[in-house]
Amino acid sequence: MAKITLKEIAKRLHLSPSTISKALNDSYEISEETKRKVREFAQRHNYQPNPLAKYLKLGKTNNIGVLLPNIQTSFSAQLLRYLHKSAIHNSYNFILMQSIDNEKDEERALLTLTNQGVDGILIAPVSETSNQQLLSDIHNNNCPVVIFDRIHYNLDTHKVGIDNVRSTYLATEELIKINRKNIIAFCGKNIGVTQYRLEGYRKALEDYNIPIKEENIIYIDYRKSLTKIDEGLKKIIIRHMRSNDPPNAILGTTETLTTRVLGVLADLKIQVPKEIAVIGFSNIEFANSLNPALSTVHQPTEEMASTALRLLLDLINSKRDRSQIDFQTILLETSIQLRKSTMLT
Amino acid sequence: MAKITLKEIAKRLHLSPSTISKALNDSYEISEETKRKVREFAQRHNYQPNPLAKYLKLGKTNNIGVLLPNIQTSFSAQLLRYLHKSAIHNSYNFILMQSIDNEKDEERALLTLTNQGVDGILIAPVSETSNQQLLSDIHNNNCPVVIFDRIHYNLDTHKVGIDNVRSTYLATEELIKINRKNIIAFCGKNIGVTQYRLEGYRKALEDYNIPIKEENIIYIDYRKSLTKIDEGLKKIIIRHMRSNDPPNAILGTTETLTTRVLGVLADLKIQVPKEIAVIGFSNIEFANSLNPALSTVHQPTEEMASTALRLLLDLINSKRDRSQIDFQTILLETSIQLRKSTMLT
DNA sequence: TTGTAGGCGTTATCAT
DNA sequence: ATGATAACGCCTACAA
Repeated sequence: MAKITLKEIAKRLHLSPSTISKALNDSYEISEETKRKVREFAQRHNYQPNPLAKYLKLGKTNNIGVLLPNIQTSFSAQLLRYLHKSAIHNSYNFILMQSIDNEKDEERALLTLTNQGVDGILIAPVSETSNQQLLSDIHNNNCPVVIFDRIHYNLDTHKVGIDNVRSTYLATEELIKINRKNIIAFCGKNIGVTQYRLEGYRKALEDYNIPIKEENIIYIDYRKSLTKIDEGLKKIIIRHMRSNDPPNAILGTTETLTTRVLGVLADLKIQVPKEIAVIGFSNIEFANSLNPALSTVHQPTEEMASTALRLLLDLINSKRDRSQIDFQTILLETSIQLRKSTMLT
Repeated sequence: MAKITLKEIAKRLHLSPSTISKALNDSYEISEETKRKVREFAQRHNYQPNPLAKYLKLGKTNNIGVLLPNIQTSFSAQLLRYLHKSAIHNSYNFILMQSIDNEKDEERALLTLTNQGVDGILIAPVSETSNQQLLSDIHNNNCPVVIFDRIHYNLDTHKVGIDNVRSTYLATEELIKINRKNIIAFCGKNIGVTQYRLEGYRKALEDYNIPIKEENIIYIDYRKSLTKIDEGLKKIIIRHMRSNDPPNAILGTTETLTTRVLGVLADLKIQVPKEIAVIGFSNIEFANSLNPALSTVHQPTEEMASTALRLLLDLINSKRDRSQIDFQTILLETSIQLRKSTMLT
């Protein structure tokens, strides 16, 4: 806070800067007497070391960069919260960036981060191939990168996420168990994980000998305008409900789609779960407030955050040649939380 | 990214560091020829100036600190999103901190931020009196502070928020209009804005000559454990419904309370709005997915973010003595969005 | 047009 | 136990 510097203290105390530095850093070389005096003076004058100078000297910033596509979901908010908690706990700060699901913004954010000086980067990439060269350059130079959430990405480093195939497999299975076999799958467009989540859906249907209707797999690109998503969903649902083989269940592969679809169904007065059962990815805390209480695939955000951060700090503090490290991909377990939207009683 | 420094370039090009520096900063002193050569070399080697060194020299970091009590609500997420957008747009990065509605964490966060070197701080304080001395010290030294959202705080600086009294007045009025006059008000505990929001509630009742029942004003402290909030709400609602003058409406003065209460009502099979109408603060994007579609008091997050940031940057870049500035408190308009939860057809 | 020197606030190394 | 010096990487008078 205060403007006083180490040098200034030295002058006022008739000591040298190095003595002050050592005293404040509790060096064994300095007498208790002097330490006391220095500390007392520093405190009284509210001395705060200049972090830039310190980090310049030390060659690190104690900042890590966190780059998320979008912070508008409960999933992201939780991730952020726990990342923050872990970071602080390890005496790191984080600089938050958003790519808004957009390669150009992602690139800009990455440049800003490196430019700004971060000791490492945690990223959920926009797509499977976005900014590959850049990210690889960054990673292979000074600044280790750990990938989380959207782990299907071609970079040789630690990755922390969930088993997307298995998660949707289990969710789909829940629908099949209640005999809802005509299932619409709503997917985000071009998100790295989409294909894998769909794979689980397909596999489950196959395993239960249910024919896959390609027209039941629907991509919705809501990244640009969240406002139009409701209209889009509405049109599609109406069309399907009017077909001669109307669906009786919906699987949402992203939180946004899963939660939004409920509003559209309510608006269309389509009864859930009576006419259509709904299950999908969502970490929303108040699933019970939804119409109706929503069955969800829930991701372990706290574990994901702490694991990703731990791996990143390992890389930052590791002296070893980056190519010597065998990188791991950690898949955390999701949990299925059944609520009214899939309960037929 | 790359490890190359200005000095290194100088050596390799057989020029002096200052020449390189000037060339890269497009100084008029340097010949075009040299500039071209230097730029080309720098680009090829992916030269990035060390931000710490630069900022040490320049005396600023280009970082601003953002301190929020909690990022788990739509309101905060939106605020964050727009703050980020504005910050980036002004070539500032932001370092995010959370106080988790807790004075101790707030203090720690503030110390970290100043310690880390930020050019200014944007804060929504934990309470009306939390960390007053510290914040005032920070503000009066190098690091200007702007307060937003929770603007009822004793610090002489710019503040940006909403008119809390008026907002709840209008919301309460909506309930009165549909003849729901026995209104429970759910309030967060010790949040700076609570009293003002309650004031609007009280005023509206008075203006319509409705007696105020003190037992209808209920404080819920959910800051420590969000998990128990549902149980808490449940008990209270049951008790009130069983009284001899059961309420017929609920006003939520925080987003969390407003959204959570719907789940509890659904669980208790209390019909909304038939038995109880609900309105309250919430910036949730998918209000239509709630049970039922929720009438909300909506805050202009984008405007709040951009205004607060603008004022902060003004302070950062202002050369004037801090005491010369006449600080403003800006109150933005909220909007009431009526949906099913208050519609009696 | 280019180069030299000093300094930003620290810390580390090496004297004294 | 304390101090002098150099260095981190960059910028900027000022000198050449």
